[in-house]
Amino acid sequence: MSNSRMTVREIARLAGVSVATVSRVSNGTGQVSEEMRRRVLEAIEKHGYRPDHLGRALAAGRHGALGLVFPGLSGPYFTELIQGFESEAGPSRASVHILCTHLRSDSDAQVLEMGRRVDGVAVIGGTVSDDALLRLAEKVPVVVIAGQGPGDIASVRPENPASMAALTRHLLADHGLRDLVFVGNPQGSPDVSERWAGFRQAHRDLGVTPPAEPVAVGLQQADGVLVAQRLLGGTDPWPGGVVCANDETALGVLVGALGRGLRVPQDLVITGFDDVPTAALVTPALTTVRQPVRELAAEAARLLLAAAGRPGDTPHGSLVLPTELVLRSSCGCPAPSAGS
Amino acid sequence: MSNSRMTVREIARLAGVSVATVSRVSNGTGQVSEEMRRRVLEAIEKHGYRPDHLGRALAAGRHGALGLVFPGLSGPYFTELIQGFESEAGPSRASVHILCTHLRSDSDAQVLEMGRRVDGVAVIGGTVSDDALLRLAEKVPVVVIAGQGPGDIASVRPENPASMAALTRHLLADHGLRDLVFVGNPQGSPDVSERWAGFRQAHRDLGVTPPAEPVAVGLQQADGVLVAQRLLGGTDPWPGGVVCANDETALGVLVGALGRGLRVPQDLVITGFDDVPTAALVTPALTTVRQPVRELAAEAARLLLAAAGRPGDTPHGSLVLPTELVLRSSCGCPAPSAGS
DNA sequence: ATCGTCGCTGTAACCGGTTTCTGTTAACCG
DNA sequence: CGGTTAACAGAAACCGGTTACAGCGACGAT
Repeated sequence: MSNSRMTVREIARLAGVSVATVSRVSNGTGQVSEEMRRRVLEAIEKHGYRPDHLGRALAAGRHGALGLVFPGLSGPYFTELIQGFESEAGPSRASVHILCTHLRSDSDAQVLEMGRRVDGVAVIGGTVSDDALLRLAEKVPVVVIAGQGPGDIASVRPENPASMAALTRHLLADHGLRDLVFVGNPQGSPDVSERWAGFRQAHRDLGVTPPAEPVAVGLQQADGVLVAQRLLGGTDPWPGGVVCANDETALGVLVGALGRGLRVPQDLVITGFDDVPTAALVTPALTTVRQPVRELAAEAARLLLAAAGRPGDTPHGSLVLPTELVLRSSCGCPAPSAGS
Repeated sequence: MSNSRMTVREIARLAGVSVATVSRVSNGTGQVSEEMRRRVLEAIEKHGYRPDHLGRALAAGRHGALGLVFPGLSGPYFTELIQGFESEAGPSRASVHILCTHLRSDSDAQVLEMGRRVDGVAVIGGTVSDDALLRLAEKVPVVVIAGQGPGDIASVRPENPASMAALTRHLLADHGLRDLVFVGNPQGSPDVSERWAGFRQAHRDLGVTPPAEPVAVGLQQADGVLVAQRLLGGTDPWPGGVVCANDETALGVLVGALGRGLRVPQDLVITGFDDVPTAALVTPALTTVRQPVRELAAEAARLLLAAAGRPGDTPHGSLVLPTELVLRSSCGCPAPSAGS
């Protein structure tokens, strides 16, 4: 039945036809008479033949695979990204290779190596050096997700500065808050950098002096908990509000604040960015900015698949997907609320 | 310099040697004179030649890749798994293919398809049907992570029943709690099934009647928040304690309880399983069971890499990695605490 | 009757490597 | 000096597919 040692030539012998005919039948290309097709399909069925992926890839000069490079952090953001990417690659029969550059120094070399095994690579912004990105783009189509590459490398990212500015303006103007802090490391990722810029811009627009420095920490829930300890545990006065670079840290700050007996938003206002599922469910519900994470990754995969058809033709331009301000109660708005 | 159209034959021509010699030099196999080696290395260096992965894989009959199949849920558990797997595969120059079976009906076919593109597959328990697993194992080495496959398919899993029983006994005997509820769906994953069994066993050991049914929900933080709503929002009496199948749901329950103004552990005891980074940082710190997630995945990758050498030789036996009870304050223990 | 065309099939080259096997050369030994 | 052997290089086969090209019979047109 399912002998794995079956090859085109073996099937050709068994069906009494040539390898070319077997290949034509199994691919649906070229002209094959009904009689031949029947004989070949019968042999294929009977012996459970499936064309070998490597042979096919070698002949076609295509790998049938896409790569996804990410920093290796935990959390729902990355799993969401992976799934969005995969949901687009799967239907095109492209397998997905992943690479975590987490803390490793040889990540540039690894990314280049990956470039030789796939038909296109999506890289999360801030993951690899610009130099490596350019070298990679010489070999294979590249798209940067949530960031901007050097040169004319394509990118897909969410709208960050304007929506973060809108959120910040809401806190400053509508709720009359001052002494806001920004939690996130602008050096760590382009997303955070743009959000920090939007945060400061909103201050300047309203004639308020923004803080000189962000609270530069990572993007995971544990980082948020640590920030809560630092901000609320000491003798310093509490900030008027904590604007977090993403929902995960916001949830960390929230759980830290609640664990200390603080009331949110009465004692402290907290906002996030992403709109992860948990954000709508916690008490108080988290005010945040909705970001189309899955679509971001799916769009990147789509660009790569399109570019893989025409080799050497790396996609151009940058795509900015819209975001949406989601006002809930953690900023002081009444419980059920509408958008901006 | 780095002409990507370089092939063995081209390098052979340029260096004035045969393709066999080029292959020998680039692989370090066989005997090559110093003079030849120098000439070949010079040509390789000068023209930036790197052997093509497909050609090499085809000739070697090996893909140089491992597959990882997971359900496609969010959260730190899976990113941790991916990284553990990758950290072991990377040094062996094996790339990592991933597949999310999330909600898709054709996942069995996809898993089989993946089996034809890699040298070994690690499958998270409960992700694909036993039938598909057996068919897959005929083609390629398979290891089940956190679960047990049918037949003699190898598995790597954490010790679940005993440690969950120890945790439950601690709550029942040391803290004198009753009316515990178990949060998690035993049907959904083998891990949860074993933990539910340990939970019930501890009750029977102490002559306490366990609850007939678990609170069957998913494993994500949002599910925990929903449980908190259901358990604490109605008019029913609160349970004496909430034993969660993993930390994520426990953190969800915790944030739900704190958001309602409950005090933990005074008003409600909550425990988790996994010991994610956040567990130690929240207030109150979460009592849980430490599970070596990275090691689980790394061990699976190791087994697959070893088996990939000898084809058709799927690894056997099951490996159970030890877990550790971590008592913190969410169960009522004093703040800093030692192990079981 | 001859030529051209169309439809179908098979042979062989090719994708880019690895490896077997043969052959040459030189060193070593009796 | 003849013979054995070790070291090394290259030609060719092979991995498992795809496809350019050639060949062949049937048919219609001139």
